[in-house]
Amino acid sequence: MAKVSMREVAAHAGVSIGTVSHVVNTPEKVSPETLAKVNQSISELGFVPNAAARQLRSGRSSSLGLVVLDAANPFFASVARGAQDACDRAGLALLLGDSGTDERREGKYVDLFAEQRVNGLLVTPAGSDLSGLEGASRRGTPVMLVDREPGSASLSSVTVDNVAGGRLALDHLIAGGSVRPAFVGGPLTLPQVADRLAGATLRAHDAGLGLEVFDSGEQTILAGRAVGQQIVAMPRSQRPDAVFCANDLIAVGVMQAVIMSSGLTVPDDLAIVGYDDIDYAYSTIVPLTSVRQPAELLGRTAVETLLSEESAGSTGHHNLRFTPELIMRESTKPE
Amino acid sequence: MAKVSMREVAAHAGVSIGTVSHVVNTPEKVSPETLAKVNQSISELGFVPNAAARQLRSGRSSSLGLVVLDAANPFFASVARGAQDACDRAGLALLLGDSGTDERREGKYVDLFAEQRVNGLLVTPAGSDLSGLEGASRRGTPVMLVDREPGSASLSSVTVDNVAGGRLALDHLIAGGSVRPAFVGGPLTLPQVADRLAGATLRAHDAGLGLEVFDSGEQTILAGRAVGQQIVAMPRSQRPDAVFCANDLIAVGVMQAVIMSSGLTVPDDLAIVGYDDIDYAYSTIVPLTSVRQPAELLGRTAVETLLSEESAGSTGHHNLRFTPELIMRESTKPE
DNA sequence: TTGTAGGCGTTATCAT
DNA sequence: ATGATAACGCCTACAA
Repeated sequence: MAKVSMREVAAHAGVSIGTVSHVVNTPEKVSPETLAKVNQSISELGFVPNAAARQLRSGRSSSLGLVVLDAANPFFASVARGAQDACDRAGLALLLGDSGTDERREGKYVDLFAEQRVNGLLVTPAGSDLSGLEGASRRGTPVMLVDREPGSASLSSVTVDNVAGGRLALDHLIAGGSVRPAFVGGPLTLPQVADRLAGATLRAHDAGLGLEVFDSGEQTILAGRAVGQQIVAMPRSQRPDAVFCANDLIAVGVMQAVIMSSGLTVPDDLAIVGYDDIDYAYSTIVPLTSVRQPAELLGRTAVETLLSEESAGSTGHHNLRFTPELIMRESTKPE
Repeated sequence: MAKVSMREVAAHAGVSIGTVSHVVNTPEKVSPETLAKVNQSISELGFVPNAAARQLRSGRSSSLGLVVLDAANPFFASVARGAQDACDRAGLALLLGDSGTDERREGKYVDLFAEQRVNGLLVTPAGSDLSGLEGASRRGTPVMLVDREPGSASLSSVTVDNVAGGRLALDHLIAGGSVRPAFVGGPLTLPQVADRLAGATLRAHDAGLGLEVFDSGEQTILAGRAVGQQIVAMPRSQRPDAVFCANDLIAVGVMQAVIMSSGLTVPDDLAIVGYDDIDYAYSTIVPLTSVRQPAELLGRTAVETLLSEESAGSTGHHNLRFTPELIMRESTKPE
């Protein structure tokens, strides 16, 4: 059933193998009648071109590989969507791998894709060791880091500026009248979290304000709620009047704590800014103000840059950094 | 850079091409010294086996294709994870395609995977026309429907029983003392929604109760909140004492409405059951009772069944149906 | 317009 | 244990 090759088609249609190939690839160079005849045979026999053979012959595969940390994470889901759009436009297929933040699995996908001879590899590395990717790059598979700075590694990258994001959040809180802003997030060792905090701290200091830091430990609703309950319990004179949360889930938790408390309201008693602008942010009880990362754009740009580097011949690496955007909703006061 | 084949390796190591192949595939059948020598050359030259050539020669592809409606949806993310686990165990690679509920894009992936000669295809079809998949199946690519009944089509499938899920939810609400249960969900034309409602209705009638139906139009938090506000506004004598929601987002919306209202509480005034048991069901203000679908199991079983059908020779199709499970939390009264 | 033939990189079958 | 060699299915000059 599955073993229908051009040979069978050719025999069935009474033409040569080369003609069948022409029908498949350059139909305009074939006489209408043979075209019809061959197409008839093709569908009758259920011929499906063998990608392996085609690729072996032509050298390249017309596909890209994308390896993300967690396909279920809305941020990466958007990145993937953007990448897919760009691939669609370029006539390429996007192969998606989910490493689950596991370096071993990531390596498996990188190898797999390299063996498939993909036209390029987009990776958000799980670990800090980029040597494997550098190797793949040197061996001829163009590599692009996604949401990860290359550091000293010689690789291209597309990232979003987390320091700018933190600054943006504090800008807004301060413009809304906050005189006692705070930061909620964790673990503080995570580069993204640390950068967002750094930007926020800088901006607060610029305004002559301090920035109290609450380490939530992890980035979940429950962790945020715990910190929120702690904040709600503080005496009014010491309590922050605004919080910048390292991601939206934490922000949702903080909001829950405020709402469950008796008497306090958002944003009057506590203004809240989240990060990521997940879909769910606009449907929290008080719609959440959030810093949005241009995730789709990130994916799209990663693909486009990769392709342009490829066609331009490997003349050095590109390192692009995007700036996030503040989405204002009702969890903060207008400026 | 990229054009390192076994030939170069063989030349560099001073052996034949066949020996290099042995080193790569059956190292135990090669003398330790040649093995070392060849491996040395391999890493020195950066040789990466060409999957296309290997597959062309051997016929096997060692990969499966999975096409989902929305990779960002937690349900499908879990399905994908389960499938990936099963593939890992079987030494296969999982190629993931996201159709975005677009039949055209789905078709593209199906074709792509068929051309790649994947060992099998797992698909949640976007449309109602299964003829393309039947064709692929007939042409030799084993196909398995995921979360979709084959209807009259001759295909294998793995699904979760939505009627049973609806029954389960009502079982629990009635056992908790509900005498005026209601259903919130929509669009009612969606098979999943309709089946859940059917099961719930059946069970309510069994208990001699009615089941008021609120059509939420769509399955979002905001749609649920709108219905929730409507329910909260009803006079106590007519108001439902419990609602079964077609998915968790709707349930969250209803819960928000109750909590925003003054005076009503969950579960005392209104018990709430959701569906899907998404990750943050346990971090809603009142932890949400929900009907959980065995999504990972679904993915894993789909892969395993596919592989077993394949090795057993194509002796008919399998149609498996799983039963969902109720996860009890605080949004409903204990039984 | 159509047919012929060489070769892409690998595996597998034989010899050696 | 290793080497030589014929496919695998397709593309593409080139020839007819």
